Amino acid sequence: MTAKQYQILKAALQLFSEEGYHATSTSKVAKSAGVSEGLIFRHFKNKNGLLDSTINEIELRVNQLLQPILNEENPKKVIRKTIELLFNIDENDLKCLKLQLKLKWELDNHEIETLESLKPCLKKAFAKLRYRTPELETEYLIQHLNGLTAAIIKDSINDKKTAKVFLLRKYYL
Amino acid sequence: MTAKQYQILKAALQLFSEEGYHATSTSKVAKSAGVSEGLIFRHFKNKNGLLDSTINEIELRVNQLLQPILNEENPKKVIRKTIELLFNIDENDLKCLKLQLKLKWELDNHEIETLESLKPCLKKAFAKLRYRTPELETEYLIQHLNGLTAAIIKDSINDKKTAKVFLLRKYYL
DNA sequence: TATATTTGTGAGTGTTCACTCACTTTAAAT
DNA sequence: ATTTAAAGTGAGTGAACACTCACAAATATA
Repeated sequence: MTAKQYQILKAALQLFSEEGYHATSTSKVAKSAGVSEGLIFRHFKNKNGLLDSTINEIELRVNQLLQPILNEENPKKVIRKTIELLFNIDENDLKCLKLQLKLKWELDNHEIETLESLKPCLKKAFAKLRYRTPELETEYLIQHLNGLTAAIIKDSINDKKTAKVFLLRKYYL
Repeated sequence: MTAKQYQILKAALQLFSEEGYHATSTSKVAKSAGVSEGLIFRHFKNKNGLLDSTINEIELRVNQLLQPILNEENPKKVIRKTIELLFNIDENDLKCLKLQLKLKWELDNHEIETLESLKPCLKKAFAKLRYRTPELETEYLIQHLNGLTAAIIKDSINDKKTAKVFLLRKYYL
């Protein structure tokens, strides 16, 4: 990947996550990336190709974000790390989650499921902890975390520390 | 409101909730509503005016949906009705919730908060039931219901009955 | 160094967009 | 019945859109 190619991808990620896909024109992306508009089409074929590359990019980053949880064996720590992930997330990663959510709703792309890959891991953790229905418990937690993600993105949580402790207490952590 | 005005609003609601706001052109709305494109601008001034009217329309419908909960005095029934609402919702109302969610993310309109008006009601209910922190408990439940709403909209819940019972059990219902 | 390939440009292209306007039709008021 | 006003039409407008292409610059290969 050339430098300009990366600049385009970075600009697209930024603009798509701020304004949305359809509201972002290729000329805006080019201007923001400091390249000619034609270059976008040379490298990414068309606007949808740019979108695909952007989605791949954020998927990579989100997978990296989840890796420490997937590698965790201790079931309590799996749940703790999962919950704390969202409260400790940095600005750049949050931008990725925001873009995933925006695209999911703007494009009705329900394949994009940020926390989907955690499910087997959480199910195993709940099973180890002798929860009666690990499957349901996992779905329940993921549902909640999806709601929590939205709340964190729109910055509607007054006291994050208290919210985190409250949530951890629900799982005796 | 004339008949054609209502047709336009209905078509806009349908198309916006299917394709999103920016992906829906005014000519598409006109065609779908069976009117001339100019009529949209006579009645709603511009595309954004049509959007505003659409938002008002679904807000009205959603408020009607929540009314039975707001009128409920029994705290256990408040929580039960809140949870059951989402599982028993009909197709048209679900379309409204979907549009609210889509607009919230596509337009970064974080004022749109479907379940916001339930908060005082839920807080009172949790207080009556002697929950230690009714405020936090309310935020927690709303967060979860937001995640649940998304799951129901994208039809990702295999067994709704089981999911409902599971969720009700969390509140000893 | 000479040649071939890739990277990059910017002026264009046809199409679609939101929106206007002169006009006709319908309905209400006098 | 006549006037007035509102509802409705459809052709037209400039701007913005995604995308192309002939060409230039930079880089890799010989």
